[in-house]
Amino acid sequence: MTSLTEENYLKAIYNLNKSTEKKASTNEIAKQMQTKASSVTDMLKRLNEKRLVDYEKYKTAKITKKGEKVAISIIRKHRLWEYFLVENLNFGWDKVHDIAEQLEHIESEELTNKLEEFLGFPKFDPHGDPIPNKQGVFPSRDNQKLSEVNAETIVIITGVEDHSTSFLHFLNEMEIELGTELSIRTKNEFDNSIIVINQQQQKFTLSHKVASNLYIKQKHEK
Amino acid sequence: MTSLTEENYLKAIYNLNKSTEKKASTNEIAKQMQTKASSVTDMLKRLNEKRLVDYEKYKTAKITKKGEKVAISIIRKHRLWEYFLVENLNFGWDKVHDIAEQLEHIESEELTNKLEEFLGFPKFDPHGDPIPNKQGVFPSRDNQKLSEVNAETIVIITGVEDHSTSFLHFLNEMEIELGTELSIRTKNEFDNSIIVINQQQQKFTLSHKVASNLYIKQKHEK
DNA sequence: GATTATTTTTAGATAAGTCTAAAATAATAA
DNA sequence: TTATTATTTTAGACTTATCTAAAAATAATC
Repeated sequence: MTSLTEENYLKAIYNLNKSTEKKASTNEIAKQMQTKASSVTDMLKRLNEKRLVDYEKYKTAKITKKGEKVAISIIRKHRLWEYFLVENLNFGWDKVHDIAEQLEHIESEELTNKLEEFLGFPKFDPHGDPIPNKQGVFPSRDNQKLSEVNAETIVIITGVEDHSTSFLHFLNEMEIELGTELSIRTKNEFDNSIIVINQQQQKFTLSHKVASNLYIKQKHEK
Repeated sequence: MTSLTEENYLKAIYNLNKSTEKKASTNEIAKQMQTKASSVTDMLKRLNEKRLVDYEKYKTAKITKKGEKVAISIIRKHRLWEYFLVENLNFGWDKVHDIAEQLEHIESEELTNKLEEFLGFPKFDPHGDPIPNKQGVFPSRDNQKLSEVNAETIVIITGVEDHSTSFLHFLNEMEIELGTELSIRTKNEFDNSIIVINQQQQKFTLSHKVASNLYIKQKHEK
């Protein structure tokens, strides 16, 4: 059995292990979990005992296969519930995180699978994040970012890298959401911002920071 | 803030306070909560401090207005989620209790209200139990039991008193569910059982115990 | 390579919730 | 009304998860 707290630690460690720039050090986990380093040490010992992570004193933590299974199950539930909240209950995509954070810990495989079926087996959540299937396999997504794309192309927004409410609010303000089509006009050498035109023919610029937090796919002309 | 455990105690105490035959004594609460009397004493002290129950040493506990608000909110969430599980996710009415027991603790008034709206403001859950509205008011239900009804009448099942899986399984087996129409044929003096006929013209008996655990309303001839 | 600085761990405390065993109180029966 | 039984409470211990402050280990810098 994994407690709610253990599950949250596993999720944080899983994400840090996946991340290229950040390592699952005690301090880094403490930052993610909004807790103190000493608490993390205690928990890493417990998780190591349970063989959910590989951990040795003074070294970084690595999630085990067993731990990964738990983490992916939590992520699966989180993203399915987010989909439900946005698609069925009409929540904004910037409002669902905290609620899904609670719902992800409901334990019942049958519930998860029936929910998935009810939702029509969605592949991506409202932020464009891939939803792992029952076997824990993530669907692949075009991993190209808006900042990497050339001018003179038309792209469709498929996801966000940053999930902060401030970023999502900004996108709401700019009327950018999943599926939004943008035509790339120019890339400015000056500050790496790009000038785009939306389908309402409004022209505006997006900073490099914004563009590097948006996943896109190229629109195929038909 | 009320913890998950406190919420479960409040629910148990609320139900015992409502019950005519059982009182919210330490032992009775312990039985409901599947715990030891000494644990209950500890919790009653805490709940009393928080003014969620009125409690004095060696006396029975009484829920306060404040505590009742919490209990009713939990019941509201429980019943709305049960409705969702049965109506949208196709769970059997005998399978939803444990899952709803978890979902009832998700905290977000907005979620509860949006869920209620999504479900179409249902008045009764899959077991016929009334769902309190946002203000905590329960819709009224016909409180007549099948055991109290006269022969020669046609009744419609509106709810169950006993919620045990064994009883619900029995009803499934007999093809009795909410809305089922039964024609009362005879009441047997011998063992207080009754003979009924369903809409498929099958005749069978129901024991007094079964009949006294089924809520009904009289069918109005049109 | 010695000395700071940073990170991590330990030691000891606290809080919520639980338990067992013993003591206190209340209820029942003789 | 006293004795017996049942209920309830207390005392002390345990677990999970957390914290602060101090000690130890690692990493960085001169």
